[in-house]
Amino acid sequence: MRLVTWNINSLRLRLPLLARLTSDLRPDVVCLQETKVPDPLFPADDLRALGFEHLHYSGMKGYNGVAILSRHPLEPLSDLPVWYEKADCRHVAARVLAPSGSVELHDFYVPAGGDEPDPEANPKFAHKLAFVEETARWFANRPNQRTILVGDLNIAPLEHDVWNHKQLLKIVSHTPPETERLQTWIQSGFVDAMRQFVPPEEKLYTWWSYRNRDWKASNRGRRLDHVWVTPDLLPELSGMTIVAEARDWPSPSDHVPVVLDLAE
DNA sequence: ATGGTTGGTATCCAA
Repeated sequence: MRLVTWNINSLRLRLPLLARLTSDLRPDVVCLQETKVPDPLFPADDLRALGFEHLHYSGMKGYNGVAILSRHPLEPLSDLPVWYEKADCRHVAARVLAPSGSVELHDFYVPAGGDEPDPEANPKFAHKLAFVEETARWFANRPNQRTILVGDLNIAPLEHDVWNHKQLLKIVSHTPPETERLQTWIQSGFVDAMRQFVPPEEKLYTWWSYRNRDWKASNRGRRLDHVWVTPDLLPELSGMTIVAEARDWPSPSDHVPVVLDLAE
C-alpha cells in the first residue's frame, strides 16, 4: 500500500497538482491538510475521477480542513474527540480496508500556533500546546494497533528537522515546549516512520516558506509533516520518499508530499 | 531588527 500525506494549502486551487501527484506516484491513499473547502463544496467528483472512490473529509470555510482519499474502502471513525472544544476540522480518521490488511489511519492538522511562543501572550500558541497535550493523552489511553498517524503537525521535533537548530529554538515550530509535547505524543504508542529511512543526523525537510526568494538555494526548510506508525507495522515498511520536486510545481503548496510504502 | 509570500475572503486574517 502506498500512502501519501500532504498539506495542499487549498484543495480546489491545487487539484491539477493532485492529479499530477496521482499519475506520477499512483498512491492508494492520500491524506490532505488545509483543504480550505467546506463539505458542501468538496470536489468529490474530481477526486473520484482520479481513482479515489472512497472519501472521508471534514472542512470549513476559509481555514483548516482535512481529507482522506482512498482506492480502498474506508470505515470512518465517527466518535473522535472535539479537541480544545473547537470543532475546527483538524482531524479525521478511518479504517482503511486494504487487501494487505486493514489499518487505522489518523489525519491531523495541528494548529500552527502564531508567532509569539508564549502561551500567556498568544492564545494561538496556548491552543497548539493544549491540542498536542489532549491528543497525546487520548492516544495513550487507547490500544493502538496497526495504526498510522499522519499530517501537518506543525512541529519540527529533532535538531536536523530544521535548517538551523540554535536559531530556531525560539521560533514557533521548534521551541522546547512544542518538541517536548510532540515527544510525549509519539510515545503514546508510535514510532517515527520517516526516520526509519533517514538517520536523525541527516537534514530532513517537508516545508519551505513562500517568503524565500529561492527555496532551493537558501534551503531553509523544516520537517513539519510526519508519518507515525505503531511498532507492529515496522516490519511492513518498505519505503519513504519526500517529493521535494513538488515545491517547484506551478503554483506550489509550501509543503511537499511525503510518501510511505508498506509491503503488499 | 525587519520583512519577505501566499490563499481565502473581503480589503484583513492566518500561515
